[in-house]
Amino acid sequence: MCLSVGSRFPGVQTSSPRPVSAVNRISKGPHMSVRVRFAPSPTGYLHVGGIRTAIFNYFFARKLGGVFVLRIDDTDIKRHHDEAVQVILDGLKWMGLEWDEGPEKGGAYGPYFQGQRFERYKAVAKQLEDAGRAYWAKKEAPKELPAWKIEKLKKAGKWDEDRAEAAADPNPALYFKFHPGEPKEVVFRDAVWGEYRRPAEMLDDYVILRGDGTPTYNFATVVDDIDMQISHVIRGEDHLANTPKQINLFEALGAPLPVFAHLPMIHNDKAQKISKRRDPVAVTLYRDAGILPEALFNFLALLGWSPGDDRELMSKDEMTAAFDLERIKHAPAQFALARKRDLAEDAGEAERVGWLHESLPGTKLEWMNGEYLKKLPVDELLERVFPFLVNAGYPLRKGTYAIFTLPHIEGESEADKQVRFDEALAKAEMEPSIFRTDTSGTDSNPLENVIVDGWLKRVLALEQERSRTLLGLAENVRLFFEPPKSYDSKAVAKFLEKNDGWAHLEAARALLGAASDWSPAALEQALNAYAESKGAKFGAVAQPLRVALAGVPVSPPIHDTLALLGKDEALRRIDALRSGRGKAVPA
RNA sequence: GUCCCCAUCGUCUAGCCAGGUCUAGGACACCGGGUUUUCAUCCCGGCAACAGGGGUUCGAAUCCCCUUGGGGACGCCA
Repeated sequence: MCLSVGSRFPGVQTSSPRPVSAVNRISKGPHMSVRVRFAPSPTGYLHVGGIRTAIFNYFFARKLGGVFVLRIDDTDIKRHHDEAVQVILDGLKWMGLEWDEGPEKGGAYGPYFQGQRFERYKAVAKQLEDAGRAYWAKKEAPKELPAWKIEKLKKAGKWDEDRAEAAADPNPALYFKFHPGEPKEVVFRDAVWGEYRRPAEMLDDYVILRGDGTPTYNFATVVDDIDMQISHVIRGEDHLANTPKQINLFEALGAPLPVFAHLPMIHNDKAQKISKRRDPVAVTLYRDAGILPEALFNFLALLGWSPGDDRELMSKDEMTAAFDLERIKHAPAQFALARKRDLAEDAGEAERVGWLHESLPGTKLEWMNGEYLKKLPVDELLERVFPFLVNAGYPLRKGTYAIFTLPHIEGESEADKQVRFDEALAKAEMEPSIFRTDTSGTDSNPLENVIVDGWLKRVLALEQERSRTLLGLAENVRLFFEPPKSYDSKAVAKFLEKNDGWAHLEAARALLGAASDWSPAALEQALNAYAESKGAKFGAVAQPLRVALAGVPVSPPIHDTLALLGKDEALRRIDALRSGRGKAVPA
C-alpha cells in the first residue's frame, strides 16, 4: 500500500531507513549540481524568519559550491508591488546574502518572478489535464466552516477577506487529482526530520489553478523547482505537511525529487510563531535600531543550528564551513527580546524601532552586536554610524561639516601645498571648532578639500567599546556635541557637595585655564599632579569635572573627554556649573 | 475537531541517532568579587535544566510507551 516512489525517486525512502547523509549523496544522482532557492513573497517587508531560511540556503550552496537562486513568489497578483520586491532585494543585500541567479542577476532558468511565469503554469496544468491527472471543477457551495476553525484562523491572523472572496468565486478551478489509482501513503525522508509519512486518507485532490487562472503556491512552487532544477528545498517547517502534496506533483510530472529539508520555526518570547503584527520581524527594524548585519546574520544562523562545538562568534566563512543540515535542531527556537511592554499591533515603523531599541538590552543579540561593533575599524564605524548621528540631530552635514578648505595660492608648488595641507590637517584633527566649520563650495581640487574626520573618529573610538548598537553609540556621543541640559542631582550631592567637590572644581578650573598643553597626556598628568598634591584620590577631582562636562558622573576617561571637547568648550561647561552652583540641580 | 511534529538552565544551545567517560558542558542574562578616575572593557567566582510517569537495561538526558505542554498542517494564502 505504500507509495512506490522509493526506487524511482532518489531521496525518497519507503523502507530500510538510511542515515540522512546517505540520502544526500544519492540525491546527487539526478541533479548533477547543487541548486537551492530562497523564494520569499513580496509582502512589503523582509521577515527575520525568512532571512534565517535564506542564510541556511546560502550556507548550503556556498559549502557545496552550488547555486543560490532567488525567486519571488508573487502568484497572488493583488499583493504584488515593485516596491515590495525592492524591500526584499535591499534587505538581502544589506545582510550580505548575495544570490547567484534571480532578479537583477538573471540566469538561464528565468524569469524569476512567478508573476511572469503564468503561461508556463498554464502549460503544465494543461499537460496534467491531458494526462488525466487534473480536472476542472467548481467549488461546491461554500459549506460553513466549523466554529473552532474560524476562531483559530482569526486568532492566528490567517482569516482574511481573500478567503471569503475565493469561496464566492463562481469560476471553476483546476484540481490536481492526487490519487491516480489506489490511494497511497506518501513517505519521504527529510534531511533534518528524518522519515516523514502521510497516510493516504489525508491526501485529497487540491486546486492548482484558481478560478482566475492563476496558480496556487503548491503548484507554482513545484513547477518552478523543477524548471529551475532545484536540488535541495530548504524551507520553514510550516511547509512540511504540504510536502507530500508536492511530492505527488513531482511524480505526476515525471521529475526527480529534490531533497527536502525543513527548518524549525522561530517563536517569540511567548512561544508563539513570530508575527508581523505583534513582533518586530522586519529586518529594517533591526537596521534602524543600530544592529549590524553581520551580527544579525551570526545570531540568526545560531537559531536552530550550532556547529557542535562551543563556537558562537563566527564569520560567515567559518559558519559556512561548519554548516551541516544534519545538525539542525527539530524544536522551535525562541527569538527572545526583553520586552518591557507589549508592542502595539498598530504601531508604526518609528514606534517599532523605539520599542526594539528598549527591548534589546540584555539580549544575546545585543551582546553579539556589541562584539561586532567593538571589532569595527573606526573608519568603517564612522561610515555606518553616520546616518544615526545625523538622525540624532547633531550639527553635522556630510560634505560640509567634514571638509576644510585650503586657501588656493596661485603658482604654489605641490610640495609647498602638501606641507600646508599637513599642517592644517594636524590642527583640524585636534580642534573640533575647525572640524565643524562649514566650508562648502569648493570641490574642484581634491587636495584642497579634505575630509577631516579625525576628531569624530576619536570621539567614536572612545565610545565604541561603551556601546552595543549604532543607535546607542549615537546617543552616547551626545556630550561631545551638546552641553548638559541639566545636572544629575544625585551626582551633584555626591561629588560636589561632599569631599571638597566644589573646591576641587575651582582648583581644576584654574589649572585647566592656565594649561598650555591641551593634549590628553598633558591633561592627565596635570590633573594627577594636582590630586596628589592635595592627597586626594583622583576620583575626587575627576567626578566633579565629569558632572560639569556631561551632567552625569559617567563619561570616557576625563582627560580624553576634556581634550576632545576642546579647551574653550570645556572651560565653558565648567564655568556653567560653577556659576549655577546654587541652582545646579535641575528643576 | 483530524493528522503530524517537538520537549535539556530564564534564553540560545552541546550531549541523544551508535546507553556508562554527564555529581549534564558552553554562551547570553542575572548575582558576587577583582582591575580601573566614573562608565564600559577585561579577569575570577556563583545561581540555574534533562516536562511528569511508567518500562527496557547491571546502567537511561540518551531506547520504548503513556500523560502533560507547545507547535504545524488541514485555503481558489504563501
